This record gives sequence, structure tokens and C-alpha cells, in this order.
Amino acid sequence: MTGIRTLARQLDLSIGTVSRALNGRPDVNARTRERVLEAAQAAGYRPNQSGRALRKGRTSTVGLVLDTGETGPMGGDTFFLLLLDQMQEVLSQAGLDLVLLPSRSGGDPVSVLERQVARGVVDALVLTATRREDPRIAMLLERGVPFLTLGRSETPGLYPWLDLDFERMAQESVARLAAEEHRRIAAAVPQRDLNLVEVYLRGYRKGLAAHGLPHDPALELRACASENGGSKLGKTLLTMPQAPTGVVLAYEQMAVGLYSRMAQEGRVIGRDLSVVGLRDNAQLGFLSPSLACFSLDVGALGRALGQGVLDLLAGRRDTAQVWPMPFHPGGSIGPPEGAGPDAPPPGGAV
Amino acid sequence: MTGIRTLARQLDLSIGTVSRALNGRPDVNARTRERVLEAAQAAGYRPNQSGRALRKGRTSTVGLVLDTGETGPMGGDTFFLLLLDQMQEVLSQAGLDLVLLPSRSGGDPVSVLERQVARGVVDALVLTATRREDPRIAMLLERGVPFLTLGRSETPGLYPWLDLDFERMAQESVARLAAEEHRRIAAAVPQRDLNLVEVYLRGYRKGLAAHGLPHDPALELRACASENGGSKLGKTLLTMPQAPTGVVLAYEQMAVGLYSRMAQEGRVIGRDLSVVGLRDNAQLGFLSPSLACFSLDVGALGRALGQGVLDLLAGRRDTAQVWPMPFHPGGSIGPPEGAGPDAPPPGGAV
DNA sequence: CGAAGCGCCGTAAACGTTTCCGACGTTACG
DNA sequence: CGTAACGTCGGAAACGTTTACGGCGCTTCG
Repeated sequence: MTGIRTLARQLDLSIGTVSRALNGRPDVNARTRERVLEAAQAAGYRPNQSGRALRKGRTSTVGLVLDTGETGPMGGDTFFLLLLDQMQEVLSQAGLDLVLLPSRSGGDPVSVLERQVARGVVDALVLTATRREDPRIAMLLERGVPFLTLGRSETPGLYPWLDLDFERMAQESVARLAAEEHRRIAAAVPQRDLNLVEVYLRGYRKGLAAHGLPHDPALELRACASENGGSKLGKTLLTMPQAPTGVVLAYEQMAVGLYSRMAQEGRVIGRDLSVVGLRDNAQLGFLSPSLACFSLDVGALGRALGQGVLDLLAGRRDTAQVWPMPFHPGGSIGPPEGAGPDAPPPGGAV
Repeated sequence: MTGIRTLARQLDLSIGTVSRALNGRPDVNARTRERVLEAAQAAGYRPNQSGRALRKGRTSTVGLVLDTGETGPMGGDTFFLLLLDQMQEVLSQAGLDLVLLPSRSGGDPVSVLERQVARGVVDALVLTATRREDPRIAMLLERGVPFLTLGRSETPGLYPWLDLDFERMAQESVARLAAEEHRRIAAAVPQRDLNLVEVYLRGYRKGLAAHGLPHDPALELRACASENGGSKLGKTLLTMPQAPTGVVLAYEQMAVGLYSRMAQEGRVIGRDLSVVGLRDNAQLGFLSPSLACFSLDVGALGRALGQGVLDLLAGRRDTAQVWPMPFHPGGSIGPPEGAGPDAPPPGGAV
């Protein structure tokens, strides 16, 4: 635990000069700076975080609120881990730490967050699993705490956010199915009150309208964001009075359960049911037929999130970014059973 | 940001007294303490973390090194998230924070860790993905940094650890298959140099020996801890010269890929291949036939880990705990194809 | 030649908290 | 009555760092 004091004494300099040398201040002789850096290196000196934080008034740590009570918005999987990893990578290179904040310690998430903020343990916050009306955002805006959200929200105010392009994804998912003459297309979204549900369904409806398809609220299905949820979804689809021939999924894991259930029931994906999904890594490669999906580079997203925090701390509060997701064709899309190899012209009666 | 100073002025007391009152020191009048607590409550006062840390010499934060570079030891999934959540829960109730430490910032994990430790940002550490000979452990022991590992290691020294009961799990997995007259039983373990590989294989070999089965190194298979890894494992099993009739898995996700691959190849789990796995949550319920497995309450494990850190900071360094895992029967185990309904007596030639 | 400017460095004051030490008034006891 | 003990509190020194300020010596320019 060699402090700056011993370092200064050892160099026969004042601690002020040593500090300036280490922090890259201009008013220090180049030769002196070199000596200091050398000695610091040799002594393995690292500035004490508490002292620095106390003096500077900022802690150089960023809080992350991850909502792990239920399965997260993207399901879970390796999503958050990879996200955290890359985000941490970017932040640590800027000398920042990433601290996890508890999110569901019995009761109101706002008051829990408020307490953490008041403790002065973080300079900035990253919120996940944003809701449509998110009281946490309102509180943070009022308090003037810098924060960034992963996921949009309808809560008014100026704050930076980063979100996946759920709207375009949903819309284009519908378009891909409609191009194969599907006319009854269901959508599966999370059960939870997340903003992405609104966004996804908006894109879904736009997609339907763009292809002149009727909007049936019964086809907007809620499901648990997990493999089991996908399995249950499959059961629901099969027992519906007018079963849809295609389904678009708002997240990853459900596809696994859906494939599994369909196989158990003797149905073939891509023939009896067409599916468009979403994947955030390459782990879904084992599915057969291959899943037509929109993919996501989670690592890059994590790095962008880290950079977003850096921008935030530099003063920029107006960065709103929609994260693009490229489409990957796959065997999970095929014509609906009614349509033969020579499909009727579009718009024709079925 | 109301500090203790304004609080003291407001109460017409010295900051020393206020501090003592808040920290539950005995030498303060009960009536005064009550007044202070009341005023602190009203003002929403929270002691500044940096000041406290600077003065006390400890930061009240615990670092967690999560190894997210590749897929983790348990695969990933919701494992770590749930673990972190519950661990954080326990720690935050004790006034501790949990900070994520980068693990793979270009180069030697030891030096990276060393830098973090020297910065004085954490009071204790939790290591995951322990290796057989783990230089991180040696470094931390030498430096005298309190730490706890999730996962055992052969690295000598006295330090607390918590680990799943991989040995018994492997041994009993083999026993379950041997009880159904399986004689060629493979084991699938991670590719990485993790200590759990040794532990699991030790149990596997013990299990074989206990049932008089020969040990064939070719049946100790390495696989990537993912669904894709499971899929590849399935391919490997099918193309082996003398295909095993049963396989025991060291982690969760592989079962999904294995099921999928087998189904694609027209094989039936529980008939053509018996499987014993491991699951850390209820998300594998969609598999059919149901997976015979050892289960794990990840939330409870997280809480135990949090408690372990608390014990560690209280001075106990000798807690070594093996986490039990109950067995759940499932349809993924059946007699091998050779054995009819009336199986030959054990020990008989095949 | 005097004054101003500049490069470099030491001094010291903060940041907010905890805690040791001593002081005060009161009580109890020899 | 004197003194010791006790309960309660204020004063002040730390913890390690950053940074505003001023000073020193030197150069430069009017």
C-alpha cells in the first residue's frame, strides 16, 4: 500500500508535484515527470480510489442495475454476461469501475435506487429493462443523476438511451412471412410491462398494415421469455381456433422451446409453422432447420454501452441510438401449407 | 448531498457526536441518538462512501471476477445472473457493494487482478472459474487479500471455497446408468483447464470402478459448454467406433444440443442413448423425454456465496463447502439396446 | 536596468467521515 | 469533603489525494 507520500519522499519531491506528474498536468518538468513515472512503476504505485474520490467528488464508478428478478428482457442466456464483459472492458480502460446495484431488495425499486444514489457510490447509472412509464427515470432526472438506459421509455425528459431496433425487426419479420404468402401471423412478446413490448407490437402492426393484413389482437401472444415459454407458446399456437401459419418472436430462447414442442407434436418448422426469431449469439446454430432471424452482436452492443457512459460523463446527454440488427435467412420460413409450389398471385383470394 | 456537517449544525451538535449516534456507538445519550436518527431520516442523510472508506481504510465493496471471455464453467444461461442477484442481495443488506472486475483486459489475468487489488477498490474478492493451478490464488495469498473462490483448486494454501459436488455427481451419474446395465458410459467435460474437470473425471472414474467397468480414456470427451457443443458431442458419439450407450454431462446447456442432434439423426434419447445431466434452473423442463439430472438451486448458492464473503470479512478463512445436488429421475435413462426387458445378470458377457 | 512573464515546484487547504483524547458535569464512594 | 468513576459530548487529528495559490529563479522585452 505505498501511497503518494512515500513516493514523494523517496523522490525528494512534494506530493503535489508527484500528483501533477502522474496526472499528466502540464506544469511539471519533463525530466521530473519521467522520474516520477519510473519510480511509480517500480514501486507499483496505484492511487487510492477512496482518497481520489473524496477529493474529486466523483467516484469513477458506474452503477449497473440489472433486473434479474425474473428472466430479463432478452431472456438471460449469455446476453448480459457478454454485455457486461465488453462494457466493463471499455469502462476500465477509461479508469472506471462497474458496480452492480441490487434491483429488487424487497419493495419499491425507486427507493432502493434512490438510496444508492444518495450514498454517492456511483457517478452514473445504467438502467435496463425500461418500462413504458418508468418512475426510476423520473427520479433520476429530477435528482440530476447522469444515467443511460438500455431500452427506450415513454417517460418524458432528455436522457441518452440505446435500444435495439425492435420496431423495424418486427415489421420486417412480418414482411418476410408475408412475402411467402402467410396471412395469419402471430407475434410473441414478453409478459412483463416493458417498453419494448410496445415498440415491437408497433412494428408488428405496421408490418401487417403494409401488406394489407388484418390486425387480430388475439394473435398478439404473451409468453415467458424462456425455453419453457416457447414450449408453451407452441402449445397455444396449436390449440388456437384459427391457427396462424407464421409467428414472429421478440426474443431468443423461445425459439428453442418452440422447435422442441413442434417436434414433439410431429409438426415441421418451415412447413407447418414458419418462424422468425432473434439471436444474440451463435449458440442457436444447432437448431434445425436453421432459424431465420435478426442477429445481434452483443459484444459490440456492450462496447457501445460503455462508450455511451463515457459520452454521458463527458457531458453529452442527447445520444439516442437505435441498434441495427441484420437479417439472416433460414429454413424456418417456408410457404404456408395452403400455398403450393406455384403460389397464387399476391392479393388473390385464398 | 447533505453531509454530516450540516446535519450536526442543524442539530446543534458536533459532527463527532452525530457520527457516533449514527454508528450505534455506546457513548451517546439515548435521547440524543433518537434526535439524530430522526433528523438523519428526515434529511435523507446517507454517509458518503468515499469519506468513510478513506477514513476506515476499507471500502465496503467486494469484487467479483467473472470470466466471461468464453462461455463460463456452467455455460452461462441465467446461471451467473441469478447468482449475482442473490449474492448482491445478501451483501447489500450488510452494506456491501459488489463490483465487477474485468478479467481479460489484454493479457495476464494475474497482473490485471494485481492492479485492481493495489488500487484499493475492494475489501475482498470472489474468484470464479478456478483452474487446477491458479496463479491468481497464489498471488492473492501472498498479498494477503481476503478472497473466496467459487470452485476448488489444487493451489496450496488456506482459503475459503465453495464448490458444487461434481465428484459425487459424476460418480452417481455413472451409477444410475450402470444400474440399467450400461457398460460403455462416456463423460463430457469442458475443454478449458478448469479444476472442475479433474474433480468430475475423478468421480466418473470412481463410478466406473465401483461397478467393475473398464476405464477407456477415449470416452472422456471434451466439449464446448454450449448448446452447439452438445450438438457436436452428439455427432461425435454417433461416429465413434464403439459408440457408448450412455453419457454423463458436466453441465447444462449441452443437453439441449444433444437432444436436438439426436432427434435429427432419428435417435431416441432414453432408448438409443441414455443421458444424465445437470440443471441449474427449471428452464430445461421443455426437454422430452425429461432429463435425468442433478439439480442446483442457483439462488441459494448465490446467497451462500454472499454469506461466505461476510464470513470471510469477519475473519473466517477456513470454510470449505461442497454444495450438494439432489438427483431427479427422468426419461432420459433407459436400458441399453442390447438389454431386453429381462436383462442378463450383471457380469455376464455381452 | 527594471519589470513582466514563464516554467517549475512547494505549501496548504480542502473533500467527508471516523475515532482517539480530553473536558465537562454529575454521581458515588471512601 | 475530596476524589474517582462514569456518562456524555466537543475538539481535532487523521485517511490519501487533488488543486488553487504563491514563490523562486530565469529569461525577455521595453
